[in-house]
Amino acid sequence: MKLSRKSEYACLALIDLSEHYNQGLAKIEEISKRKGIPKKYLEQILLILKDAGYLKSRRGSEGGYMLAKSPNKICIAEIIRLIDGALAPVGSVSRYFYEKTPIEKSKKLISVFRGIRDYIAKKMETTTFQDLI
Amino acid sequence: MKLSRKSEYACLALIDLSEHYNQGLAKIEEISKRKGIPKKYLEQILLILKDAGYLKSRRGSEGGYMLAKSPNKICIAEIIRLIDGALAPVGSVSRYFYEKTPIEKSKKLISVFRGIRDYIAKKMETTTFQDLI
DNA sequence: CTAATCTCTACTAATTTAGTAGACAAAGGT
DNA sequence: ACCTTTGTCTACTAAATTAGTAGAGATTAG
Repeated sequence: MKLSRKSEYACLALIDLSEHYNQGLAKIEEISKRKGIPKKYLEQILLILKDAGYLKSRRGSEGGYMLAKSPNKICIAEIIRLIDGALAPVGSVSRYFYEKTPIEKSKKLISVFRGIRDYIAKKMETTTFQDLI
Repeated sequence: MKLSRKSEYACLALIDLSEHYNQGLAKIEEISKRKGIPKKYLEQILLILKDAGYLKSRRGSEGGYMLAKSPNKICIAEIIRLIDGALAPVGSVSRYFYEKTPIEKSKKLISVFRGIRDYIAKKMETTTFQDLI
């Protein structure tokens, strides 16, 4: 898996909101400035996170975003899968985004990459945003 | 790191040549058929591997390719780095292809991804094509 | 000389990435 | 009721990458 800019931004935004958990709403503008994320791009990203159930929002002045659940209930893996797709280095060893690819010709190669996938998945599934504050 | 088709093909081609190590030259056509790789695309890939010193070739009829060194002297990591670039999931934790990216704002995130990079690198640096026959 | 094979360069269609732009909707304060 | 602030939604785009294809040229064996 290769992180896109978008998923890096998503993680930073969630870290920011985790750092301000239980402190009311944070404006897009504020998150944008604190983490150095282009505002209009961040808007789209927050919307995706909201639609997926990670955030709650309110419009209007005094509006903004906040986490919809506790930081320790959100792991990195979910977010990367949401934004970028597979964690696996190749579709052939992906659990949630499997697709047939040429390396299936080699069982040994598959097993090497499956080992890598398993490590990545375990690490990212056990790291929550609570751990990143 | 996300494997491209190109690097998958490169690995399969090297596996094929490893399987025929010390058996003379293999034609592009043969490798192409045995591993199911588009011939004209494979040509380009073999050329890259040759220029990087992994293969030797001879032209003309009875020409072909062979490994320039023993399969146990070539690891997966080198090949992926050659074709796809960084093994790391993000430029900020890449040793050979470092580049500054947004997640550097978070030391904790960096450390998670550095752990992943280290695992990937170790696994791929210690797996040789001898192991894949 | 010719056929087979590797070599080299150029081209391309489709997809992805990293945004920007702007109109619209809702909430709050006056 | 109105205005300002903020989130929502859709569309657009420039640049890069991917996964090839195409074709002419160089070498070697026979």
